Amino acid sequence: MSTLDDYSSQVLDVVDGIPPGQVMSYGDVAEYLGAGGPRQVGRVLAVHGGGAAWWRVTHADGTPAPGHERLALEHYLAEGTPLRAAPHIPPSRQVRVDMRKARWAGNR
DNA sequence: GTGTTGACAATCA
DNA sequence: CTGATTGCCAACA
Repeated sequence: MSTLDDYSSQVLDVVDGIPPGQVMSYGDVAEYLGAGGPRQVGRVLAVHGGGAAWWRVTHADGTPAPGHERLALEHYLAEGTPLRAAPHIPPSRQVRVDMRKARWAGNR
């Protein structure tokens, strides 16, 4: 059993608090917690993200995490996340979330 | 204790 | 829009 660190617990808690159709950037989560940095948030999701909605956490540009772009796209389409990506999947690239609408500021 | 790496971000060319 | 550079913070060798 993995003992969650306090910081990891907080990050996972915030990620779990993001409603469907909305997303937060790594830096936003870090700034929301007021601790660590975007890289630490990414590391936490890389280790403990297996039980959290990691696809709701993206880069500041709206680009999803590496290695899961396709899976993230599936979740975005399923949750109705405002996307600004190519209508075709084949390359499965250039997948970006419309942060202008999908950006979540915690309590809104 | 030092140096490198990383699921990042902002700025410049 | 893409690519390169710098800054930030923590983990890792």
